[in-house]
Amino acid sequence: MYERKITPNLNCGLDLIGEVLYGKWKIRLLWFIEQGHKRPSELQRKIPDASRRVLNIQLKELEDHELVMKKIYPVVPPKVEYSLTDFGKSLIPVISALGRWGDQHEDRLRRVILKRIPR
Amino acid sequence: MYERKITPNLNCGLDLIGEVLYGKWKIRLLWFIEQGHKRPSELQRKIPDASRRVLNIQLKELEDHELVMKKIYPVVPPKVEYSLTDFGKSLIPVISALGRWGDQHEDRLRRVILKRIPR
DNA sequence: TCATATAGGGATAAATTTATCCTCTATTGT
DNA sequence: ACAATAGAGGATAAATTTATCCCTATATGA
Repeated sequence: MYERKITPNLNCGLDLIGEVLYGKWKIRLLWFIEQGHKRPSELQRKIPDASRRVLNIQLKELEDHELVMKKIYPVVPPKVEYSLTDFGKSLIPVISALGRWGDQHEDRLRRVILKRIPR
Repeated sequence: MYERKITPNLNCGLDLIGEVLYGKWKIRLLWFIEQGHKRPSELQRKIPDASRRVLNIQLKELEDHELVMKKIYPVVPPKVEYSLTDFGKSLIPVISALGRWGDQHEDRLRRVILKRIPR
């Protein structure tokens, strides 16, 4: 695992939530788990642009941060299910607020974002 | 300026808001500008851990994304003031929600974050 | 016997973001 | 003449995050 060389700022609430939500796929993972997509293979199908490897890594971080729980069933082929902890559930309204703002301003956002990205 | 090689996902509202809020100091910049700290030197004093260079870059992105406006006064020494656009103002409640969740769970967040960071 | 499904993880490369260092402008005050 | 001030930005290094590639294990069904 990569080991930080620069210690993060943890001064205010914004710093703190940033630490646990940063990561390209984390918010989506929380979202889909909340929707009931529990197994790694399901999540991968929901987020096909991410490699399995990265999803595993980010799921592990979410688990370390106590936002999700991982249940391993001792069967073959292996079966694993993720679910939100109460802590993770408490974050859902915040994620909804983010998504709602994004949806409300979809057209404008798409325009200003693409403006900066040639082709 | 760095030019992306991988095109971003812009499928849903969460992708879209992620594009404009990602950036180590962006949320804080929006926050402090909303608080009335308009000039680059003020913002730098508020965020001493960031270099002036990076703040300029991130301010430019916020401007391109139409979240802030930049007013340049033609005086010497130069004077510049940033302010939120209406679009940027509409984002403030969302940022508040993020900060509030972070504040509410401050102790737990600090604990789980530090757990993963040796030293 | 061989492909498939499920989940995991090491090693390494590539992409992306931040940090550092240095220079430039033009006026005011000493 | 020179330092101080306020803002901008090029060049490059370092840090961090993602992506790729490859390999492990075991039962089931063709």
